Formats: sequence, structure tokens, C-alpha cells
Amino acid sequence: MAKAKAPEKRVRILDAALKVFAEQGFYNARVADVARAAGVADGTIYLYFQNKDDLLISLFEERMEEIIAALRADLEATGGDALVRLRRMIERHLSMAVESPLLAEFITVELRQSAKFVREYENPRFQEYLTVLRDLVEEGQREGLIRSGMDSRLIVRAIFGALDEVLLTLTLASTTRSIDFREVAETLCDLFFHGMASGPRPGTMPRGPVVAP
Amino acid sequence: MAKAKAPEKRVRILDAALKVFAEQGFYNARVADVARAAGVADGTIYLYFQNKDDLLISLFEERMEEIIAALRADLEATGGDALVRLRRMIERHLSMAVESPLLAEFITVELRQSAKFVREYENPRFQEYLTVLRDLVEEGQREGLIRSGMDSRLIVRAIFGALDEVLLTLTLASTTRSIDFREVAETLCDLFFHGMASGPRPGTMPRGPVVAP
DNA sequence: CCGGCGATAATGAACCGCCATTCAGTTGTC
DNA sequence: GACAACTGAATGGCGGTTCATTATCGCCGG
Repeated sequence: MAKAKAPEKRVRILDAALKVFAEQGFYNARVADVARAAGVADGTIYLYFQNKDDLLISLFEERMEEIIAALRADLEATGGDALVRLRRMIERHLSMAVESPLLAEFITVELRQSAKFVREYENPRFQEYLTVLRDLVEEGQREGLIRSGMDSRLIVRAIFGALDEVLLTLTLASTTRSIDFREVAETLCDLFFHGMASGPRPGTMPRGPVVAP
Repeated sequence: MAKAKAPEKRVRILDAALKVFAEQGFYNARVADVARAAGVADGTIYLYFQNKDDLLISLFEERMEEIIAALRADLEATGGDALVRLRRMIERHLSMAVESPLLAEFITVELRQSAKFVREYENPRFQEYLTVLRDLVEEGQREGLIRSGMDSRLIVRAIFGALDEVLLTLTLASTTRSIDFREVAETLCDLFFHGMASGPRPGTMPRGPVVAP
């Protein structure tokens, strides 16, 4: 329980943790490494966080909160129909590779581990991120822009997975060459919206024998 | 380098490692846990593997080799055009959630970590898996079934990411309810091939000012 | 203003449990 | 009896965490 009023050091520690965890991975990183990077004594970290796990989770929570808040505000400001905002969201996601590579690396690499092994931690922020995406898809379905037959939760997982993997690739590659995430976003939108098949979609009419509504 | 001629125990150890790593994660698993699960003394593991990392990598390599070999054989036997075989590959990938949940969990969760932090390990098997996918996509492009404008490497990453994420979801969920991966595969194929947008694709004709051929 | 006092924040050396790895000894085999 | 396979208790060191000590700060009486 970090009830202290001093905010300064807490922030330094979180920033340092992001850097260290992104570079070395959570399990390979020593608490002492984070302390050194933050310019703080080892023990100080335990004034603000219960233990190493708590540091990881706090970092996750806070960064995700920021990301989600900024995303929501941006989508609000963007306006337009669901597809326009979906495209915007995709661009934002991929832009992390350029805007904040450390954060991108941290999230793409540590997300699964933490979700799975720091049990008793439901990872509500990640769920929330998915929900933003899902709301967009379902809004698109209501507006008739997106086919209604497709399970929105599945679609959302697929889109997120694709984005996450591509972001990881971009991040790892960006140390080498500079990349144009906008072009990448463009291609992915094209894929998600219209598919990769040549020619028109066969049988656009409602599927035959589904269970009667 | 495990030069021993006894195969029996090596296999038992690898099976045990898969189980333990899948359940606890590599970093949380103790070598002693693997030994116990294999019905073997701690030290025996070091007769077959250099160290814990080597055990992880060997497990990865061998399982991926099996997966890829089986996949290649299946695709060969399946025949049909690129899209048919691509669909087949997608089904196979997702079927892991049901056929071998431990393997699915191990791969979806440990892949990124190992790829990134067991450096000096290029992860050639993973690359190979992606290559199978890529060959299918490019064949489809050559046959005119898949739009040629799209960067095959990007498409492949996106598809793999989507599959991986969905497989993870299925795997975690399958402990709770039984799932129908075929239906899921169907939806994903539909998404990849035709997109989620309602109505026809705008401007199906070749893009305007490309560089003259 | 000063200086001293309690409280709070910060330090970092030492502690201690954990676990990967080893190796002297045991078992089994031909 | 020699050789190889195997064992599992012992080891070593690594690193998360603690806590006695020190520094810093806010405050107030003189």
C-alpha cells in the first residue's frame, strides 16, 4: 500500500521499471536493476510497491489506463462512423511501435505471461481495451457497416491478435530500420474490411439454413 | 548435446516438461518439478539436456518439427487450391486447443518470451511455420485467388497473430466449456478471405496509378 | 530567524530462502 | 569387475526482501 504523498519517486520507479522490463523481461530483471535505473535505493521500491509482482501489475494498470483514456478521447474527437473510428484505433495501436517503443515491447511481450501467471489478477484493463474494440464492431454491425452474422467477440480477438503480432514485429524491426506504420495500418484495415480474396464475395445474401430467428 | 543412446527417458522428460511448463510457465517451474513429473531424478535431466534453457528450447524445436511435418504432409494430402489448403491450415492450428491443449498453451504463452529472451536462439522453427503460411499466400497470389497488392509477409503476420490469439482464448476457455473449433475456423476464414464489411468491396479494379509494369 | 525535535522518507548492507546444477556414490548390465 | 546409466543429497550463488540506520522535512517555541 503506497499511501505516501510523494509522487515524484513513484513515477521515476515506474518509468524505470518499464524500461528495464521491456529490455530484459520481467523474470530476468532484478529489482536492483530497476532501482538503479530509477536512481533510487533498492529498499525504496518497497515503500511504493508491495513486491516485484505488484510493481509489474501496477505498471500495467497505469499504462493501460493512460492508453485507454487517450484512445477514448481520440475516438470521441475523431467522430465519423464505426469503420472510420476502427481504422483510427488500428492506426493508434500500431503507432506505439514508433511513439513509445518501450511500452510496445513491454505490452506485446509481457501481456500474456502476466495475464496467465500472476493469477488472482483478472487483468481488467486488458478486458477494457478489448471492450472498446468490441463496442466499435458492434456499433458497426448496428449501423449495417459490418456484417451481423459474425461473432463480435471472435472478430475482436482476431483483430487484436493480428494487431498485437504486427506491433511486435514492427517494434523488433524498428530498432533496425524506420517503418511506416500508417501504410501497415492501411493494409490491415483493407484486410479486415474487405478480405484478401480477389473478386467479389460469393453469396452476399443472408446464409441459408440458419436457425429461424 | 545429449549423445546418450537411451531414448525412452528423454521422451519422458520432454513430455513432463511440456506439462509442467504449460501449467506453471517456464520461469515458475522448477527443474525438480519436471523431474518428478517424468519419474526421474533431478540429475537425470542433465544427462539429456545442458540446462533448463536447453530443455525449453529442445522441447520447442522438437514439438514444432512434429507440428510442421504433420502439417506439410496434411496439406500435401489435402490438395486443392491455395485457399482450400489455407483453410485447412487454419483449422489445424485451432484444433490444437482440443487435440493437445498442453501444447497449445505452451506455444501460445511461451513463444514470445523464448523468442525474445533466449537470445542467440533464432527460433528457426517458428520462422519455418510462418514460411509454410507465406508460401500458401503467395501461391494464392500467383493463382489469382488472393489480391496481389498486399504484402504477403504482413498478411502472414496478421493471420498468425489472429490465430494465435484466438487459439489462446480457446485454450483458456476450453477448461470451462467444450468448444467447436471448426465453427471458429469457418468464421476466421470468412473474415480473412472476404472481410467483415457489408456489401461489395469498393473499387475492385486494379488500383489506379501503380508503377507501370 | 534560528535551532532543535518528532515524523516521515530513503538508504543499502545483510539476510535468507530458493533452486539450478553438480558429483560422489549406487544400481544395473554384460 | 568394469562400464554406463542413474540417483538425490549437498552446494553455491543469486536476488527478493527486510530493517537498523541515516537523511530530510515541517513545525514551533524562544
